[in-house]
Amino acid sequence: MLDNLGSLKRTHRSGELRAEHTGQEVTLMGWVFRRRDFGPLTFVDLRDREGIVQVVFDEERNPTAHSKAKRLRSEFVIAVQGRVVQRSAETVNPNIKTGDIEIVAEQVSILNESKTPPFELDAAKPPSEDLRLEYRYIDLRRQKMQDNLRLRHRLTMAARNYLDRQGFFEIETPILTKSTPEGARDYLVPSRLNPGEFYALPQSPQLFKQILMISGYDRYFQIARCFRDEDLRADRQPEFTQIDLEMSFVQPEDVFNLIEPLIVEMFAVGGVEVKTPFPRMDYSEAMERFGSDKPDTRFGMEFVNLGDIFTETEFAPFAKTLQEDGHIKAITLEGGANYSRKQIDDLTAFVRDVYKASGLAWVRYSESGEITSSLMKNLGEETIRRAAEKASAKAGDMVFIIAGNRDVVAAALGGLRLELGKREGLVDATKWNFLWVTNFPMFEYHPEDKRWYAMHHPFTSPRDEDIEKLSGEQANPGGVLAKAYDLVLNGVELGGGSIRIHRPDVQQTIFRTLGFSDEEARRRFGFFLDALTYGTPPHGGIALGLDRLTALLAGETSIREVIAFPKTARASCLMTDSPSEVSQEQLQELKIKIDR
RNA sequence: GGAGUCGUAGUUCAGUUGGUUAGAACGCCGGCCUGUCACGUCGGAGGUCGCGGGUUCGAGCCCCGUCGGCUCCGCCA
Repeated sequence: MLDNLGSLKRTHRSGELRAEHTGQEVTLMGWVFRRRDFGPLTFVDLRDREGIVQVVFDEERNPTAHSKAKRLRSEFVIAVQGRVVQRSAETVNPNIKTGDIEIVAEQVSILNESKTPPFELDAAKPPSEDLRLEYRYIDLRRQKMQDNLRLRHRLTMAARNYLDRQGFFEIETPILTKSTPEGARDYLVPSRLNPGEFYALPQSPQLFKQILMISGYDRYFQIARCFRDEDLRADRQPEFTQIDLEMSFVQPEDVFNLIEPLIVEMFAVGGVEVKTPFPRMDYSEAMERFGSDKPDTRFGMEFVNLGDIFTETEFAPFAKTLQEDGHIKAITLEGGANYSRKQIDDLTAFVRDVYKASGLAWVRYSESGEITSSLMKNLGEETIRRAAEKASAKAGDMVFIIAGNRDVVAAALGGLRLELGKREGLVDATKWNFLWVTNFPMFEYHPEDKRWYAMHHPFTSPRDEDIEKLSGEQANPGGVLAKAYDLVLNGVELGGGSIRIHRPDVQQTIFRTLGFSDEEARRRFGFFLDALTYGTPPHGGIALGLDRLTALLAGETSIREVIAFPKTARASCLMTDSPSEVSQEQLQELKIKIDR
């Protein structure tokens, strides 16, 4: 029934054939995409990676091949030998690249059959995602997925070529490595040879790349798989890929100057022209104006601080907020005065349920110049009018106000801003707004543990002028800024990095600030502290999220669309059915008992 | 850990206030067709309404639970 490949050699890919190939004898191999049967005449669209071409089976010209073609069904794998012929003018198909020509089949070999696929590859609407993930091998045959993975390959190659030209060495670092509690949860791997001990999969190659700098490699990069055992999102997978790099003897400016042309080259691959230099913004300013450390600057609606308007207020919630060092901030929706009570209620529920805001106040500045507000009774018209004025509200606008502690106001008003931007179509989808967010705080305080945590990671260098704030009587970790930076695109964190600590004494101070005893620091990071003492150059680097970058250029909203074999929101693989239970023998060998 | 949302032929979906035999398109199978290209045309097969329980004379529809996909909050140094 089936034919052997034998000595058949493919001469071309289907999608590459053009008018210039007319008259050539070709051998093509691929999948049956569609079949159109007219009795004595049968057309087959043959598909391979490069596209489709029409193959003609004609009973008169070649009865053997024609009768064999009757057996063909969707996704059969075939080899076709035939001649490339020009199509007549009436039969040219302008919708496909190979539409000027067709293949007159002389021989066809059926290399393999296929069951009827669980979904159609050319359906207008792709099937549900769980079905796609279960049959990923078929899903990956779809044009869109092939385009996405091709784009990803070309982006990766662009990065490799660029970094090679800039003198970077691509060096691999271990996947089985040491757990470093701090940061994300580690994926653990039990060691059979050392029962009861575990490797961890790397959250990033952080310490290895720093050690490569200590070892004098000067410029390192890696297309690095990273693992974090945290909950998933549309833009977060348990394993993901970073373009990870590190360089010696640099300041943040040098990193920016390296990355901006890299981005230009990668986005050129994606057909997007990017202008440099990228704007910069301090973290504090980003939080002040947008309530986010990754602001989407494609539209306005920036925060306005109304705290000073309400300093004298007797309205208890506001007075209390200000007394407790909280924030009262507003955003103005142009043309929003027509928002109905129902719409406002929905938004109120949104900020309350999602971001735990205590409420959403509003001031409506109607087209006729009349001002109404949910706060009118509490604050009086005079104060409301001043608030509206400060928020730059004009006739026809609506002002939304949120009061509360700083984090909640930032998150809720920032979330509301993005939601309104989306609902009102304020986002210009043709814009590619890059932004360097700089001068992050070094630490953030976690009241529940009563200790400081590194905002970036514990190896990030504080600014030189802030080092003295770390110790002594006047110690003020909260006021220390870091030489850390994020690259943001359209409100998406594309990457982040920092200048690292290269002095052992500074590193020790940071560990102390984080509440590690010297002994504990040694236990966790002793190898690294030792390495630092053997001539460590000043160094720094950055890592870019390849999945996110590719998704943005592919026009996808989920990174699953640019990953060949992604996991579901519950971190399982529907194709392989992992994770799964293992045998008792395997567990015994590892000396592991399951306690459930 | 929490919230929302979806789950009906192979696929994408419709299914009224709870009421007779659960529909459509595409796909699939068979016939016809010599220029189609999302071929056309005639005919046919195909359903555990995710799963379990409950309410009811009667459940795809209502209630409870559960499983799974997706989205978000927390989490993600």
